Amino acid sequence: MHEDLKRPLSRTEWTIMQICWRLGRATARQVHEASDGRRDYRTVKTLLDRIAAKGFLRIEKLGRLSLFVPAVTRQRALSEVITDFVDDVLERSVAPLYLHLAKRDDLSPEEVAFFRRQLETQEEEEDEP
Amino acid sequence: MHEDLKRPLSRTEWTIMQICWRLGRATARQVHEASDGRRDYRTVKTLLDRIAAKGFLRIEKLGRLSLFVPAVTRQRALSEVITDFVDDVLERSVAPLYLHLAKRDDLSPEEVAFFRRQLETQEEEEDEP
DNA sequence: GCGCTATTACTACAACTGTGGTATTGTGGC
DNA sequence: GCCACAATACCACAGTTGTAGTAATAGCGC
Repeated sequence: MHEDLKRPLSRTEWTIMQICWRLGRATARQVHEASDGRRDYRTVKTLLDRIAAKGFLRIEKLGRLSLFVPAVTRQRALSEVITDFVDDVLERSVAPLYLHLAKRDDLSPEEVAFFRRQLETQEEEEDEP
Repeated sequence: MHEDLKRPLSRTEWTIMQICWRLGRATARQVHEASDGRRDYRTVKTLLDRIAAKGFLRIEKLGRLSLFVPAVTRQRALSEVITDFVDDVLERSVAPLYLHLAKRDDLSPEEVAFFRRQLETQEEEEDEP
């Protein structure tokens, strides 16, 4: 019975999962230490167990110890969550995304210019019947 | 005392809020009718009340009737939720986003080409020390 | 071989979510 | 004037989420 793999991760679970992807294979203690330290160790442990129950982590028993190992690649999980986000929240429209990206100050001038250009083009199209 | 305006909307609340932005000013009945009809009228009503409690809708009393009116522009709300998403889930990296966009079949050839190009460029940069 | 400490297991619990039941009430039609 | 209906208000309830308390266990250090 290989777990859910349908229920998505919550925001908090995502931030923990990000750490797991970085560490690759780690104990709860290690994940806790790699986190921002605002959560109690047991909270992190519970989150790890829930993430595992949702099928994103696999638990490897090493005698006494439990090692948490990603069961899904970050790329695959991201791909899914991005698709959902764009579909549900953005209603498949990329304009708000371009608007956000055009305003970011850590992108190259070409990127910013590109998004600005796209936004202008799309505005024009809206004026037509 | 002007409501919360800090707690974010849940996914379901978002889909209802999208309808409100489209309608502009509507009764619960109208919102329900504009929805996909999979939810009971009272469920929609409850969601509207909760969205209002979170400060995204304002309730205008018209005698007996309640009109739900957006208290926040879609653009502003989207901007915030996109920023949060990119920060928390994508960890400020745009690459996964570009990867998603490069695969969409409803974008112009220029857009797809642009995202592909960006992804290649970024891969090269990663090889450097 | 025993107790201290680290790890794990089981439990709690309040807030939030999704869904809809129940009750009350104002109103337009007859 | 009364009633059926529509709208609103109030309540319920199970599942999820975020956060930990408490209990069991199991090595290690001596």
